[in-house]
Amino acid sequence: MNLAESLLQDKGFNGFSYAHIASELGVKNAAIHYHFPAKEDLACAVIQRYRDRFKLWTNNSRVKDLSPEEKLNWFFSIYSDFRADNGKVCLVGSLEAEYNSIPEQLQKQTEAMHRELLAWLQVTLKEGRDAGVINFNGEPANKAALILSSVQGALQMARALGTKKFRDVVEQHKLDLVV
Amino acid sequence: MNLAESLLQDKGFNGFSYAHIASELGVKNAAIHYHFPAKEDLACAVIQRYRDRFKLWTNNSRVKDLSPEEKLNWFFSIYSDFRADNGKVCLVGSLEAEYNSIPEQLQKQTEAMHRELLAWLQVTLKEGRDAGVINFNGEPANKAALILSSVQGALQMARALGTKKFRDVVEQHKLDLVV
DNA sequence: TTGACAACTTACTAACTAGTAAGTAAAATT
DNA sequence: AATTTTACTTACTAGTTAGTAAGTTGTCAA
Repeated sequence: MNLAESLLQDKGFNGFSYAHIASELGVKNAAIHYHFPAKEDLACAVIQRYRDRFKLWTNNSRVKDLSPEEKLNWFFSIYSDFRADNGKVCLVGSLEAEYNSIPEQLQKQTEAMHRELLAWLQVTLKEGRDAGVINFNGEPANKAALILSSVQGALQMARALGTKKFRDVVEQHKLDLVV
Repeated sequence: MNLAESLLQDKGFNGFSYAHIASELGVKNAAIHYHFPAKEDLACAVIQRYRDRFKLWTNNSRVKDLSPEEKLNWFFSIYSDFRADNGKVCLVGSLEAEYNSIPEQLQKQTEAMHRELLAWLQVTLKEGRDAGVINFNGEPANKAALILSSVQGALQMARALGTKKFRDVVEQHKLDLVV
């Protein structure tokens, strides 16, 4: 599952095969099919695990008790870490880019994950604006969609244009949110 | 090339094959290999055509003579049209999502295209701010990267979460740019 | 009328894909 | 001690992939 997650972020669902994972682990293809009958099952398990992980993180006091600004910094740091880890891209972006050629259950997992990320970001933005430490116009939901879509796109952009572009985008977001 | 462009935006480079195009056109695979020896050649030709088209558009008086706000609206409308056309995604996003599993020349074309889109947007933003009709903090280059990465991500987001999310993001951008 | 060339088709290859069926060896359960 | 279960391997299939080599047909120019 670790390898599958890495490969999803690196090459996308259509870009990796059981053979990649098997050879890396030193086992045979069939060994993976034993645990995950179909490729869809493997990918869905990876997404489910990520969803559980995100829920755990955001409910843990180490994130929950942070200030809104610190929460946002934590959120951006997830994506910075992806970028630093061999230019990985976020799972949501990778899967949505090839959304029309992935299995149905995987589409549903992708949608659910995206909604959860968005919901957390929306609440955090609202919390920050209510507390007067973050500034933006309009609905928190829309600003959350803007920011999430942007970091998702910026990770992809950084592959062609370099890490600096990603950092520039994050800094611009922080500048835009200044009170 | 039209079909290849559509398929790239729909399923990505690894998600379509010569067989798809051949059967749709009612010809054999080999007929396509005659014009484009390798899949890379076909994809590069599609990107080159798009780059030429974008250059032509932006140099044409129908776009060149617009006000900065109208130029931005025109820019957003390109992406709205993609969304309306069966939920297509922008070429840059599609190719960068699977950047690590596409041929080298195609990576270079992708990078060049992305730089050109970014350069135009940057100049337009600067033009608008200098004229006092658009407002933002920081460098035009960084705001351009933010906006482009965001519409790129928003088209992908809309696949899982619906067209409304895309429109919300565009409206939020306009709100953020208000003087 | 001949010859060259463009745009194919036919027929193929080698590699890779997801997925399966049957067998095996060790560990856990009864 | 006997049986079952877990986690595999071996060996395979059917389909798809990009790509090629050789032959065919229609058009156009000399």
